[in-house]
Amino acid sequence: MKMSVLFSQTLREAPTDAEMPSHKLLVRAGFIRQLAAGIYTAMPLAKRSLTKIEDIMRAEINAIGGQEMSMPVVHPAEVWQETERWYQIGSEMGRFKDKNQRDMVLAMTHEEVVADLTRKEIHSYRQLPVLIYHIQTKWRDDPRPRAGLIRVREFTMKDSYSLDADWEGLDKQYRAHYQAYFDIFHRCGISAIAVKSDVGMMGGKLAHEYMYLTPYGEDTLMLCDACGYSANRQVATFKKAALPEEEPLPTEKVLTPDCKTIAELAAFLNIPAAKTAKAVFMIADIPEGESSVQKFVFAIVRGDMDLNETKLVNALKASELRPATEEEIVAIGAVPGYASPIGLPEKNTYLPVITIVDELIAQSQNLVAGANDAGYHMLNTNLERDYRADLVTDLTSAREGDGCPECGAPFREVRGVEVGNIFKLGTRYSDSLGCTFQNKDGKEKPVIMGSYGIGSGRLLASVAEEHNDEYGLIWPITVAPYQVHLVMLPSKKDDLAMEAAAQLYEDLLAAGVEVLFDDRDDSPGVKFNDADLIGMPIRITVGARGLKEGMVEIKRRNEKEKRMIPLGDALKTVQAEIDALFAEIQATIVKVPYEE
RNA sequence: CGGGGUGUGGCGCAGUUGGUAGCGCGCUGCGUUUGGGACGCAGAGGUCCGCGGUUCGAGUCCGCGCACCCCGACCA
Repeated sequence: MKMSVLFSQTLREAPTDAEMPSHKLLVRAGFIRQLAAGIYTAMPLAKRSLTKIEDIMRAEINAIGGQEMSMPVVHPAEVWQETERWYQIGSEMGRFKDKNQRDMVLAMTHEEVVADLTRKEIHSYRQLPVLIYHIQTKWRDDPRPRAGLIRVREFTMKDSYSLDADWEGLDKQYRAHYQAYFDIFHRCGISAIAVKSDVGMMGGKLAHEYMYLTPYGEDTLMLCDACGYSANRQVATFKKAALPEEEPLPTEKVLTPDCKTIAELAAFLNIPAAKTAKAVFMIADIPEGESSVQKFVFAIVRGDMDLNETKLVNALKASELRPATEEEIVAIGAVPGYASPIGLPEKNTYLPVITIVDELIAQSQNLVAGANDAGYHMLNTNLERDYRADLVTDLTSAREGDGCPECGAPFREVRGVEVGNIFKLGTRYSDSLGCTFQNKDGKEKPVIMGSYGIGSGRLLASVAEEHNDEYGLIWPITVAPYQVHLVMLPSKKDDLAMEAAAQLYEDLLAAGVEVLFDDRDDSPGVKFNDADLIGMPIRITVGARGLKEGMVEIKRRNEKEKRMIPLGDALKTVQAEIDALFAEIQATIVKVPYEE
């Protein structure tokens, strides 16, 4: 490609609304342009990289038996109603009506379509196992798109779906993806770690997320350096330090003016925050069939702990969860700032109340809790004796330094970007859409499903995030839009540089090398800066100065050293460099032990 | 959905007490340059986010919207 005709322009300055390095550089280098919040155009350079990333994904999924297909972006609402996700998912789902007023859905993912196909196509165990996949547009109307291509509303995803006759089959396909995903990330030039994750809106039994570690990531991960345990904070469990057991003491109501927070309360009473019980009030929508009921949730955690809303949602099986307002707290008969389940009216006219208590509270005695009386707290409260819980479970968030659930060593907290995920769906979708097959004994059995996704744009942004410096992007050879940036330095005196460069360009193309040829009539500074910004892995410079000696310059983007080589050797030197760069990537592809 | 911020030429920005819009980069033409964002001359390009209001007069003041960004909630 000649730069004189490339549909793209570099910018000296990044737009102010870009913050992450990858976002700024992809915009400055002319890879992406924004159309609206979370909606981007991939310009020709980005498109070439995306195609390479997608080809890598194709190769790896084909290698584990995947069959590529293409499923629609627009779905009738019916299939989403059958799985009830039509009701469970809120504003994030794109819905519209067609001209006949039929409800339609913009695909957020394709489990419904796969399940619909499965129930129509799969009848016998002889047709299983199957692995199908496609690379397709998704729409998720994220409440908060941000960070360039990292978190967008419209995106392209490689999603594969495994169909199996039994759980062993699912496990096999799941493990195949587990390794294939590492191979994909490594081939793209980034490392990622797999962590246990929440199943979220996908449902199912077990899930891993692949995290590219960067401080700009928006997920928080808990890692154990001692035993290798790793999990998203949303689901990370940990060893909770129980306080020494005490004999229950009688409750006592005490005056605690201006103690609306745990910190104020602990300071006023001169006790550690761990000796208090913190009540958090939420309003939950809990689906029941095609409708849902709202409940007022009293969540109780120890004063020194943080409520983990993902754990709470999962414990409640809620579709929506939001903080209760002060008015709502008053409406159920509680006193904001001094509320607790103790002394709460049996009945209220607002909403049914559900009390859910962290397991550590059940092991703690004589905690200070609100008295449901403005300005008063209750000393020595004890679960069971003083109030009852509808549910006792793990409700708190792990933090840096908390004990690993496997070995007790302290957690390290890191940030990451989720670049892929794999789910053991089981029969979540088969059951609701009726995907069954006949086994050898002629018995009807549900198809066992798995689903596996990687966003290609997010992966591109992560590669850009990993590989850049103060001058611009530094693409790994495997995803670079072009392998070589051929810089021609023009001269007014003669056309020698242009002629030599044009000939080399033709020779490189003929040899199958991917070349971006800067044939523009610009000054060297402009050209070198653009080359650094766009970031092709190999740069060749053809200028009058070197040509006098019959030489051209070759330089790797990720190294400082430049080499002068004879013009006649340029082609084979470039080919050797390309091979070396591929070999470097190849060396990073390693077997990763499976950890459940 | 809460909190904060920003909307002026393609990009980055300035615009005073309210007086009819400028700068740098980029773009076009001509000329001089050519190994790390060169220089001269001449140009093009703006419904100042939108609507309403105050005023003789609004980029500027007031009101209501909209868009985008950041933090949180949420989410892949």
